[in-house]
Amino acid sequence: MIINKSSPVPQYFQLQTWLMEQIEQGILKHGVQIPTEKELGELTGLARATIRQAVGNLVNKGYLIRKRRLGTFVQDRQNETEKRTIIGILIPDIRSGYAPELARGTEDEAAKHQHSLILCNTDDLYMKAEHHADRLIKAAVSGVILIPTSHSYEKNRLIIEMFTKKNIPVVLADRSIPEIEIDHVTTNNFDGAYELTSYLIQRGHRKIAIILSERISTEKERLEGYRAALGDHDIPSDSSIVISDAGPFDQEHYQELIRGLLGHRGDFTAVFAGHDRIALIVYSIAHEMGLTIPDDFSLVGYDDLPYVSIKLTTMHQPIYEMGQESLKLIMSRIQGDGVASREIVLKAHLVERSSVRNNEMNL
Amino acid sequence: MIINKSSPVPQYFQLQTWLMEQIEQGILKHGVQIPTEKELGELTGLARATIRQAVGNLVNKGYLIRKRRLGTFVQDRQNETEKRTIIGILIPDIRSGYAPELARGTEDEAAKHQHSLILCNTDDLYMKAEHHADRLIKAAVSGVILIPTSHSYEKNRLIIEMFTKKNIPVVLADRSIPEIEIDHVTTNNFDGAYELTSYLIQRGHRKIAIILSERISTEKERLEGYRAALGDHDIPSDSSIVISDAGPFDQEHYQELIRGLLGHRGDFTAVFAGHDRIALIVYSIAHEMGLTIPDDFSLVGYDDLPYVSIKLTTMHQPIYEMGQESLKLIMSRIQGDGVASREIVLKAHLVERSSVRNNEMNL
DNA sequence: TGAATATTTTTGTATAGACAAATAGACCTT
DNA sequence: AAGGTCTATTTGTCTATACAAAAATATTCA
Repeated sequence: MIINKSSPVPQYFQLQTWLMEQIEQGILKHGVQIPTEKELGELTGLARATIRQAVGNLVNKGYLIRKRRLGTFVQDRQNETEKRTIIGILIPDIRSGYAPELARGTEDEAAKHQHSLILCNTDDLYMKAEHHADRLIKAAVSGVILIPTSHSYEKNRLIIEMFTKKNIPVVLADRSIPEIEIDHVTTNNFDGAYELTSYLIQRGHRKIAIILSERISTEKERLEGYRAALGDHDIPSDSSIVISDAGPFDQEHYQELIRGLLGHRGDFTAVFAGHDRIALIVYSIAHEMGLTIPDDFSLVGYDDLPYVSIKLTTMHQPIYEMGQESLKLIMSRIQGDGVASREIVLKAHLVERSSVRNNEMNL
Repeated sequence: MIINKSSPVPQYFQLQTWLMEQIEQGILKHGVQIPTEKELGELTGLARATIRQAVGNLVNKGYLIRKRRLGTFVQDRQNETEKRTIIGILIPDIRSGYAPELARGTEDEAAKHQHSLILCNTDDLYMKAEHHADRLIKAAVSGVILIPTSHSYEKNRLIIEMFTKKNIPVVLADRSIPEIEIDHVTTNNFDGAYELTSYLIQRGHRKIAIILSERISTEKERLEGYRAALGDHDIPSDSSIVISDAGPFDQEHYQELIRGLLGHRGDFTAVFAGHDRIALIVYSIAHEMGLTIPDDFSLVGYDDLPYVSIKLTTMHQPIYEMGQESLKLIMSRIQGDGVASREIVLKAHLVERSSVRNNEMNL
């Protein structure tokens, strides 16, 4: 018998549960008519009102549909197909650096999975990131790609926690955060900077200035790669030509730093710009000062941004692929992948153009 | 009396409607206890089961909450705050031209209104636009900003109809579509091109080449502005230096066209590039051919893209504001603004840099 | 044959009555 | 003062019954 009259659980609820199980186990399939109220009465020994209560609840929940005179039928559970298909991306500024390329890679991959992408600009500010996170949670996103803000590791953790508390998976793209278990896509910044620095050394440069921000994890790794390459070639590091900015990218501040650096031109023969946007500033200030590249000094960048119109030798970063891979990680988490956190390291490669002069004869 | 026994509308439904009206009109406020089932029975003359049916439905809908022994209370309606707060933007490619700036302006304004922005790249393809539109509709966006694809007016109309059929408001940004009643934000392309061409004429240029795509409404208007300026200064139009491309922007195709143009350098002293990206290609091919700007010929662009690193004289378009205004229009439509379709025309202004040579002495 | 009509089944609406369970508040005990 | 017990009230669960409304099906009639 289905109904236990002596159970403390209400009889209508017993019937309701029984019907629901039949549906969810696929015994009663979509479109199939369930027994009529009269039949259920004979089957369970319950009064019709009780049966109506049980069936009525399931109708309310969308499991059943009643048709007058025809009977009651199992409804297609459309809640399952109505699941959320939105991913959020938190990026400092869609206008700057590699952000458009990353967004495009992410969106293309999302579209392949029938997902949409919500774009959020954080300006590297915790407050904005927090507001966006709030809205993304309200919009019931099923995953988030985060380019951490450059300000503080602790605040980035708070943002991540906002999502993980709600079981929304998060993937870090490009920049990393120390001591945290989280999926992460990046490029081999250390190796890339090592290769780029070695390239300069092979072309006879021994006094290589570098300018970047140590506050950003990727640039910090590049600085370490640069130092390792110098060390392996027995070139002493000269801290007077290592310009490390403390904050996030600020055009005017870098202009100042670079003017300072270019004032002491005897100290270096090449400049390693932490990324292409810095390289562009170096280029334009050099131009202002009447200097030509690579005749007066050599210049390399990092990123290979598509809109850079000068012939800059730089490391090409697979940013589009980074967006794709980030989204793939999110999708695998959404599909319930419970493995430990993963790190995907993409490879940058050197793009040789004409901003580096061969200084070998000068040795 | 509340209940009309002879009405064909069920009595439980009459009671349910009456209670709901009391709540929605604010007569029964949040937290207030409604009469007990017994009291409602005395009030209406209905049986308790009937009253339970009415109240039960409202409990299911979230209007009321029952507390055993305490009574039934009016519930805070939180469905109202749960409404959708997502806007979609359909843009050819987030990586190219002014797209990042436009997206940023839109997103900032959306954030002010507590809305999120879903980014969709169409690549100027109808198929992609259609798929994105499908997904945006499924995601229940409350409005859409569309940068029409350059291919066909008819297909753009189909996309717009997909949204309007579902009562989702659409705003066109930048590019327009003829013969359609729709909100639209653009800049004064005709006047801007007229001003820019006049600027060149005032500096002694009479042979002014122009290169752009007539398939895109904005560039078509610029071509008309260019022709009007020439006409008003009694300069005959020379069709051999009017290069009009047929398709959407394609880097390699433009390189070809520009190589062709620069091969006949006697025919012009200045080049009007339809937008900055074309100007960049002109610049780089001139550089390749050993030509300097503005010494060998003058060059102007249109857009004032932020990442252009050459000193290009160009028309600055208020793209960020265009994004903001587009979103404001959408918001006013969402809030039920039923006025006729509106057009907002923002003003571009000339930014004088050093890519134009003063040729007055040559006259 | 085809349209109008009647029948039958099933859900929809409604009543009357009963006991159960929870719990605020009064009352009682230690 | 703290904790336990009792009581009244309100919603929760359940039965039994009745007629209404819709609609598929069978029947009747022109």
